[in-house]
Amino acid sequence: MKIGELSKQTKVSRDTIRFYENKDLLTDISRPYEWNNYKDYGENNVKRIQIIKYLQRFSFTLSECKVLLDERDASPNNCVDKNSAFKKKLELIEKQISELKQTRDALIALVEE
Amino acid sequence: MKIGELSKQTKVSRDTIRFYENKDLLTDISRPYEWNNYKDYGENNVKRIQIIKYLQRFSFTLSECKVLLDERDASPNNCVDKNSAFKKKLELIEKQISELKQTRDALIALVEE
DNA sequence: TTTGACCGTTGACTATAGTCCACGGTTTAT
DNA sequence: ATAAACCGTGGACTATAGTCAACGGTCAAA
Repeated sequence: MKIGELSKQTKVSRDTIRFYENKDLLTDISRPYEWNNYKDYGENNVKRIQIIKYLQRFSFTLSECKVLLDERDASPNNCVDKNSAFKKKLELIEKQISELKQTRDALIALVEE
Repeated sequence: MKIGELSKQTKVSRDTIRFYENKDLLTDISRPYEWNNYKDYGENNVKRIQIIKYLQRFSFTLSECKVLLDERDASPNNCVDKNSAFKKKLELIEKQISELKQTRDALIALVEE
């Protein structure tokens, strides 16, 4: 499908799709037409972008998404490493929460003065 | 004092001091020498930079620091607005904490599967 | 046929808080 | 006198996740 169709199906802008493409987050992109240089994006990119959006909801960065997508491409039966990635991310978020809590408590002490 | 001295007293790099200077966070900067173009940074900048570091500890941005410093410059007897700025920042941090907690809980649900 | 909708590429810009480099001038110590 | 240490300016670069605009080519419908 062409980029406009992919954009419509995923509700992600063309610019963003091209941005992902430059970051090597997408696959199966070809230029099947000889008379123009339009690209064709394979169907699987719909799912890839959905996965990206899903992972972003858990504050995964795009480069982390790339790692996960690459692993998914490499092994057909996955799930194991994915779980450990989630656990790592969970730890990071716990850490961020506790740091914010410290800042919050310090601020509360200030405001209450 | 010259920038090197200010850097030594505040433990902030010259580059950072110049960066602050460009953002109009510092005051009383002159070029008192006719034979060179060295600048002189007034003593008060030591305190200004200490205030910046203090506010940054509570995740105030530099532009927020500027607002607070400007208010401090404008009114000799301050403290009131400062407290409301702290309260606003506190609210923001509370919000960030609750957002992170939501993400955390969603992640926990995933990992426990 | 011509207009509007689409496509591709390139590059600049957003915000944040700096860091680092090059270039050239000055001051201080040896 | 000369080297090291200092000073100022300008610009580029870091990371993140896009967004926007310009320029030019192409496709579809009226």
